[in-house]
Amino acid sequence: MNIGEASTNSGLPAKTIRYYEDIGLISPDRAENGYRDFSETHMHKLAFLSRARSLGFTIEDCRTLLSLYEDTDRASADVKVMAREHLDKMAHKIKELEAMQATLSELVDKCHGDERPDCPILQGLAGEKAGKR
Amino acid sequence: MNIGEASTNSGLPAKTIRYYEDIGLISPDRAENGYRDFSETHMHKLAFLSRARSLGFTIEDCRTLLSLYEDTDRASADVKVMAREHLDKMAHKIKELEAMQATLSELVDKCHGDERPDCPILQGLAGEKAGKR
DNA sequence: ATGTAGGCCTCCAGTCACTGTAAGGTCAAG
DNA sequence: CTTGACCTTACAGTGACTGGAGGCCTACAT
Repeated sequence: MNIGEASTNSGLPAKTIRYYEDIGLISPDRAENGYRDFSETHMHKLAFLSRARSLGFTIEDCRTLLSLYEDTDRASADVKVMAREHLDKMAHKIKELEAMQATLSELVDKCHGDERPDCPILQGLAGEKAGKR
Repeated sequence: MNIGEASTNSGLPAKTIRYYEDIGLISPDRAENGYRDFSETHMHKLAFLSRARSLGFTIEDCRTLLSLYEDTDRASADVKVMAREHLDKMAHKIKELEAMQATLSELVDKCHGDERPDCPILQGLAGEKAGKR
């Protein structure tokens, strides 16, 4: 299977698949004309990578997950630990975003948003009120 | 005021302040020895930038916000529009993260996490269940 | 006067995960 | 035989810094 079809099937851009090969995440065969040739196994890996990335795992996480995926003897506990750590990171990021959101909506609520020049949002950013860090 | 003090007062790393000068966000004076010299006005701008960045505005957003901040005639509506757009983006990102979180915790819950090798998390990533995209 | 410690300077490279672009080879159809 | 779609590599750019090298400048102790 050529890279175009592999791209369509996996949902990953061809560029991304080539990049994954560059960094050693996947090693497709080569046809005589030099084109990459993806087997079913490769397609499974691409699908795996696509899902793991869409869940926010980093490339290095994916490398580890792939090796765990291929090691049929590994303990499921190893995977669970990684997944939990990742969940913690996500929870943390969500909290951060929510805090930003809260601060900014407070400022937005205070702003009348009309033709007049005085603006509580800019005042807030300038430090007259609110503002973390 | 030298960059070290400016860094301490604004909470921004000196490297970051130099970077902001590089990209034209701020233009401190220079002392005779070549050192940057930050006035009160510059310090206000740095504080402004620090807060805007901590609320997740991009550098380009900050550039716009700063110019609005300096234009005492602008309508507050202009600022409010930007802020609202940014809030929308944040809300969107939070939703995305929550969706990832939900999918992954479902998988984590199913995983017994012991010495046995079969792992619902990896199975899920491989596509046997769940998985977006 | 000298040593040394720290702060400051510039410039270049690296981060992460791609994405865009250029310049060219290959293949199937008309 | 040419067109156009598809494939190849290699290099540069993204955002927002961050790290490091190599070299002045300043302050203070000896």
